Amino acid sequence: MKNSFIAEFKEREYFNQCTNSEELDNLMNNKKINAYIGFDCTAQSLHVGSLLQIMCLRMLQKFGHKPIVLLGGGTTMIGDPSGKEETRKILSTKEIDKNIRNIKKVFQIFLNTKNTKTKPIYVNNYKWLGKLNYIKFLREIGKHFTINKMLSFDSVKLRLEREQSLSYMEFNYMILQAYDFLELNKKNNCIVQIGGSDQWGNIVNGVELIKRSSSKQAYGLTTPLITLASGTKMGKTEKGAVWLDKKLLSPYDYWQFWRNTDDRDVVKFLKMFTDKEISEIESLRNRNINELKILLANETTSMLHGKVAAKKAEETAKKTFSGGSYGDDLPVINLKKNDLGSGINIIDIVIKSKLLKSKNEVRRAIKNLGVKVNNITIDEASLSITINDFKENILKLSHGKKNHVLFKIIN
RNA sequence: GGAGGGGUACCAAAGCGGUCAAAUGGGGCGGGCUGUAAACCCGUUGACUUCGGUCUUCGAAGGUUCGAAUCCUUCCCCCUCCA
Repeated sequence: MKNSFIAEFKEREYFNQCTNSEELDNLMNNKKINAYIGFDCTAQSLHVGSLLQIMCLRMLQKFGHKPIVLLGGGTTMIGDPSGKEETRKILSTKEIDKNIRNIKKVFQIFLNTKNTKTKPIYVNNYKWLGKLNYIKFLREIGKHFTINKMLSFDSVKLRLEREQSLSYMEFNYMILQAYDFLELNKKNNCIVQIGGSDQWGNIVNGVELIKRSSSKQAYGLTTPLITLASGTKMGKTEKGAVWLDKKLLSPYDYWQFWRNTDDRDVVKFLKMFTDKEISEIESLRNRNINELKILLANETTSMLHGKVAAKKAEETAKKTFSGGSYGDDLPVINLKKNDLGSGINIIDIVIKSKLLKSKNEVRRAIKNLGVKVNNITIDEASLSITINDFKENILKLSHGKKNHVLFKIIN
């Protein structure tokens, strides 16, 4: 049985709201369409918070539709007030351009570029937003928006209710996003905009603008905000964002992120973030939960960093967690034999490893039996590390069960 | 513009002249149990230290005092009520 896009969208728990789900479903079953998702370019790369949207783009391709990736070079200069408590800092054009170049790489990994029919189109809305004529814009676009309605949108309403300031600049964001949709509708025949649930208002505005100004039907589709079983937001860990960029987060750490998924979220994540068919996932459901987590980690890591990297991460994890040894995917710090001298204090070497930030933290960690050298717990802060502690020029230093660094002697 | 209330560590919140590096809760980190999960239990949570102490921190700047998060002055910011 051949599934429909919308059906699978729902099955994989991507679905939150749609302006007209049945009509869109029919439409997408009968012809191939173009759909877009806009991405903010405030940060130097994307993190797992955007992964669900990326998966949506992949699914479009899977069903033969064409994804349009909108990189918000123009809108990033304004800042979306949706879900934000305060005005964001304004980035320079130069920073934004740099971010865009880096973010684009993420899509080049995740999206299929070989099939010409579904090959993604990249657009930067600065191209049209940057040269808008104010008077013309107000007359042609502004007339379709009433302040009454704009004030009723959550992004605006919440700010006003809390008496937090909302600048005129940010207030205009929703109009610009609506205009983006109109522009893409005209130039690229784009009829669907997908986004996170917080984008609903912005998306609906676009659909309405298209209807009013060109009497055409367009659709909006949103994905839910992913909440974890633990109640926290997806992708936020204490160590920082889970980046989709190996320069910002190593493949091993990315693998670990997925490996450490809460039991209750595993099946959901398999559906959301892997290419495994739903039926297959259902049949795996009762398998050992840790096997499923490894599967999840392997699938997600392969998708981003490649099969080899995923395999390596798995091997490293296996060795470090059950083998009592180490894998070569752990972070390595090179040491010259001379640096070691007659020995380095354990505290200093932990600081060097960056596992902990201050000497007091190290002392405490040692007191709490949280520091290990070559898997042996250290209970004495005055300990000195010498060349004899290195086995085949390698020393494994650990803080807790999950944080390991290798020191390597080089000449 | 008038009248009050408040700004304390990552967050929330106590303290209101010395015993305060600052109660308590949450979060974080570590340990235990386990499965690299959850729940639970324990420890820890400013920096440096020769472990005796030393230094920096309670919105900002000054002042009073032997001694200030605590009292005074000025300034900045937030909240509530009235106009």
